[in-house]
Amino acid sequence: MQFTQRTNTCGELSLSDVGKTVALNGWVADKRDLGGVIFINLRDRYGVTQITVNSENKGVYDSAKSLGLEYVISASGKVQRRTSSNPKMKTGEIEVLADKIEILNTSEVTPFVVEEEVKASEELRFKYRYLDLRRRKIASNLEMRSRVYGIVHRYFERHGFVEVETPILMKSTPEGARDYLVPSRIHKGEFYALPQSPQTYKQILMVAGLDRYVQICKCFRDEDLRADRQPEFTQIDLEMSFVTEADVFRMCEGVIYDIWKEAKGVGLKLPLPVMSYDEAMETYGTDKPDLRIKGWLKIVNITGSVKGSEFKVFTDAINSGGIAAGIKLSSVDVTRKIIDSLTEYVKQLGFGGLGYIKYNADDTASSPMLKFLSEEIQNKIKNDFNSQAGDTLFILSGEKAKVLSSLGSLRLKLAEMFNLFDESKDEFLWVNDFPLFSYNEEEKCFVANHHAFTMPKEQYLKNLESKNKDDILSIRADCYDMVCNGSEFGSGSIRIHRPDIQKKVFNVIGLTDEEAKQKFGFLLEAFTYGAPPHGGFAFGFDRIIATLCGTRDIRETIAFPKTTSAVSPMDGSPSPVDEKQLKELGLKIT
RNA sequence: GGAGCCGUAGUUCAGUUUGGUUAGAACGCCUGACUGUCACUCAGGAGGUCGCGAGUUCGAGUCUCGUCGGUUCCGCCA
Repeated sequence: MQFTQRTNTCGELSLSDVGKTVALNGWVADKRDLGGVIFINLRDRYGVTQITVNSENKGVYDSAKSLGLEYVISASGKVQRRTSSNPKMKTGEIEVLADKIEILNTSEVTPFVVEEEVKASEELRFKYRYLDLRRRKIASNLEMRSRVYGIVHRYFERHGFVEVETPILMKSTPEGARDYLVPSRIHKGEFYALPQSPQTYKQILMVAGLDRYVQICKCFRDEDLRADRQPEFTQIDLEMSFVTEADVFRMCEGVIYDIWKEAKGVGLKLPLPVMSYDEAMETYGTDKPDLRIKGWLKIVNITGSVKGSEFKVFTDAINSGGIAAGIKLSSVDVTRKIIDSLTEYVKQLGFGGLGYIKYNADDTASSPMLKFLSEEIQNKIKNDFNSQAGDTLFILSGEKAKVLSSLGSLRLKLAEMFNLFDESKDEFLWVNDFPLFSYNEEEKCFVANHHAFTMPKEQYLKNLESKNKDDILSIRADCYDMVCNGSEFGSGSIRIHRPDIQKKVFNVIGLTDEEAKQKFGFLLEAFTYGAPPHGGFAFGFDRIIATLCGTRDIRETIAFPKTTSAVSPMDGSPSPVDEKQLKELGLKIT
């Protein structure tokens, strides 16, 4: 098809182009018909330029008149200075006076108007994603994503990494997340799984001596979704041989540094701070603390100070092995209404109520629980928090883990209520020394927290053989997360490369030799042929991009996202298949 | 699997509290007028399975139950 091809994009013409004859190709974003003159905003990926059509040119005028929104046109003419410029537009000082308009394609009336401040719901935007993507905002998210691919590739190439593609069709392992399964036609009744991560492959690449592996890869997990969780997502997956945790930290923060520097123009301070899991839990009530929150708002354990008080709620909790702890909110006038809503909130978390102490300007304190607390205890509490007039303490008591995590939630809630986030910068940190195991109360067994190949810290190796539950739970691992703004950016670990340790770990999680062999036999066998010490990491790529784009919703950074029920609104997957296809696969729907 | 919120014109919403005439608004769409707009303006018009299904009622967008979809959170996500 012949048409006048563009000489320029819709985002680049300026006063210096005045007088030139140009051609633009793009979509009709807006049309303002004033009778004798028609203004068209022509849009492409690069911007918007105003096309002006004068009634003196009858042919051009008539085609301009017939244009609808989202028609694809080619407009040619002379660039001229506008009589009144539009400071809101990058190209607002010029316009193209059209002497030719070719309609390259028409458009049906769109289900929603393509405009930057889009009004349509997410569902509709995802169904007609190709219209949504015409918006600069979403397109620039994809451009950001593309730019970061490049930064990542360049960084790891510079550091001698080998990018290896690992299989998408792999062996299903029942550990971890639920697998997406793919039936085998040739081997009826057998299935591949889509990778939850290339974990086993990258470890085997270390056995192979590849030494430094990286891959930007798709991963698949058949679990329930969230705003920051899609059934398929992208990781920056890496693994290194002959390394310690510190080596992995340096390599991983290096790529984050480059990304922030090149994509955002922000220089991060390295090395990133490191916080142990225990400190994170005890101070922030979460393993992914958001350090952007201004003010103190840290958790303080006051169990020691209130021990022996007459307040039954505290003593009951402490006597049954629990704790009392709280957080301090400063410089906020905490009203009755606020306390009521916070109380309602902690009740949803399973607490009977929320304790609070308000410190007044006249150096008195108000709280319904003061009458149960001696002056000495009151002073101790005040001291624990270093409380001043204007501060309010919120206190919970009960089982330790529950109190801490609930105070962690409360901390976020308060920060949100009172706008305490410092949005001016991103706050990174490493969280390390995670517990190797946790205890599954339902199944009455230990489970590996990260995965079964995570190396216990050296000083805990002897605990692996203990029969005591607390000894097992106390084991800390060379396992770490990178956290940014309260969101887990990625996680990794140093892996077990010695069969004797591996065997003990399998023992703890109740995996017999036989079962281990069946599930991970190929990996364990590989390890018998000289596995080097190795460790690695995997970044959640979508979350990195979301943070760079200033959103928490990773759907905004994915070209064709799925809904929370794992449906793709645009192509309508998943969908039924032909009986014939099922038959070939030897499958029957029940 | 559990809980909350939402579902009304092509779109975004109001109307649901307290059931009652012909279900409204804005944007978009169609027709017409208009030579400097950029949220153009002005005049006129079309457009509805109130998500779906039962039930209560003389009468349901409105109340009840169920169901489907979207979304947020918990569980889940080594």
